[in-house]
Amino acid sequence: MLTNLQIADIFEEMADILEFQGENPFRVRAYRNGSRAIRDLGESIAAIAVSDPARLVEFDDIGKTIAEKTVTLVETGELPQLIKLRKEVPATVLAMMRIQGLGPKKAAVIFKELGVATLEELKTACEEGKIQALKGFGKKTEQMILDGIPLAAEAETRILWHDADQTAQALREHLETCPSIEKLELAGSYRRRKETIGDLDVLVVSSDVKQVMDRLGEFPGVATVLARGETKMSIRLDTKLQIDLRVVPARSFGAALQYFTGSKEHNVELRGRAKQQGLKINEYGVFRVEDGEETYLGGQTEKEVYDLLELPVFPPELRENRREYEWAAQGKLPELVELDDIRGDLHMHTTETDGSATLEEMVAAARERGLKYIAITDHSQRVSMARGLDPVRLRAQWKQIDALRETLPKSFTLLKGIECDILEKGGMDLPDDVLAEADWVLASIHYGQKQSRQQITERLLEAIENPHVTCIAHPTGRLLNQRPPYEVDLDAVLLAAQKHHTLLELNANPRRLDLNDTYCAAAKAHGIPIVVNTDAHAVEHFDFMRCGVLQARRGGLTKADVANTHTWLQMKKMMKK
DNA sequence: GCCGTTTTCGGCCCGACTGTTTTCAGTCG
Repeated sequence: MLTNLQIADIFEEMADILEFQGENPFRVRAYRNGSRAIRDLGESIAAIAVSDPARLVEFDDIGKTIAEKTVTLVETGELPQLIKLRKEVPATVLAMMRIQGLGPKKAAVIFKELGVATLEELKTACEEGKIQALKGFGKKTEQMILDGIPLAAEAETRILWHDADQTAQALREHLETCPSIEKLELAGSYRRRKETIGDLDVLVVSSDVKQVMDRLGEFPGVATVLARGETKMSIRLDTKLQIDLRVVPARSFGAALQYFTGSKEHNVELRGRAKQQGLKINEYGVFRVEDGEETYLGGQTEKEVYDLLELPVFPPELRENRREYEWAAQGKLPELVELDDIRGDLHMHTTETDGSATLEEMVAAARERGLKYIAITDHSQRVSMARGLDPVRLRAQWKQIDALRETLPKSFTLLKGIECDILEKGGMDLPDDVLAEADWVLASIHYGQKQSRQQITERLLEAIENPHVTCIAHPTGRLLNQRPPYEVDLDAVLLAAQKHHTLLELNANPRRLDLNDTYCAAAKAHGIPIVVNTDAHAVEHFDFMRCGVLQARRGGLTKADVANTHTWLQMKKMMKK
């Protein structure tokens, strides 16, 4: 069965090829929108295509054509039209469009006029001066292409939000020394707290544009200045991260902040609504349009912009044009969970396995950070590389915990836990009688991640049904930029977790953030509480909680939806008996 | 290709910057 991701990628590829071929841009966009709708769906589109294909067109951005193609894809595993398109435009040609400044039109000219079909051939063509000879091209374009090839050749890796955050903080401090800056804000996917970031968008109100741009040019690690105009400047850092600066008038700051925070899809929807009301929104403000005359209505703050559209100020994390407009219309915009709401952390390691801090150090660090309860969850024996615990060592650790508990105030709860592996052949890595003694049992898959969808799903279902397993840790196993999620029937996992009152983890490690935002939303829809855990292997890792909470917010989770915002006593009532 | 309290046809967000141009197309966000 094809996953949503696989199907979404196929429609994305269709869009890429059609765009390259100069198709109607709205048709291209329709494919992209359809792809996105499928990618963001919290349930299996393939399953729907099999059981109830008529339901497909009920989803936004999926019409008759994409629904039919989805059914064909699920039934036959292929799409005749795509096979034909792939012959016309090989994937290596599409790779050329990853070069900054080279879009479908120019790429098509290069392919048609010179027969250049790979990045390697493109490099040669540039070096031989063949590109600048093409009509509409010149010396500078050729150089830009040549410069852009190495970056495009790298597999597309976006920077982790957590890493971008370091740069963002440094950039803010660097620019804030500029005396002419009155306001400064970081927008874009960084502000929306996406798990990975393509570039940083900086927005500034300043009386001296030149001073701000000069200052940006002095930011440590600047590799190249990509563009510099009257109000806009782009640079690229040695780390490959691109930074876009916009300088706007004060009365436009809110409009610009709204505009550059995006997402693009959220803004397209907003602009469409404005238009229906005879308004126009751009980065300079909200305007009334009458007889070709534009009157400025507002835009100093984001609130002014949304107020004029009679919409709430959406938290940036929700601005993805998923459900937020629908929620706003119903007056049911969720009050998103906040870092301060978190009371406990139920996934962490010590020096007993692969952690770098002792039990005592972890407890002290947790208390310093104001946590009210934690569970020590070292690895089980199967994880030999981390010196996982067998029953004897585990019980010895629990004895230590008993002793340590004597020294702790009543207001702090130290729980006996374990991160128990789900074995390759199925079943848990520790016997039931051992698990029964624990306060908290995480079950997780570390081995056999390449097994079939059916095998992995069965392993997870068995763990969920196990009466001693309280929570499934990092449920999809992905590592951002490194390893895709394992093949798993998440619909089945959600249904089983709902039925057996097994909780699901949102692992806050910035490389994991697993569950992702859409699955968090799906879990919420099933009434399954999410536990946000840091999986700390060192005391500093407790700070990952912030990343986990931001991801939970993107999933639309409220305080009530996150289990470890409750007291440990309250939480126990959410767990299986 | 998708969609509908203007519409089942005719729209589909909007502007900055660059390079190659003699007035604008392409690209990007």
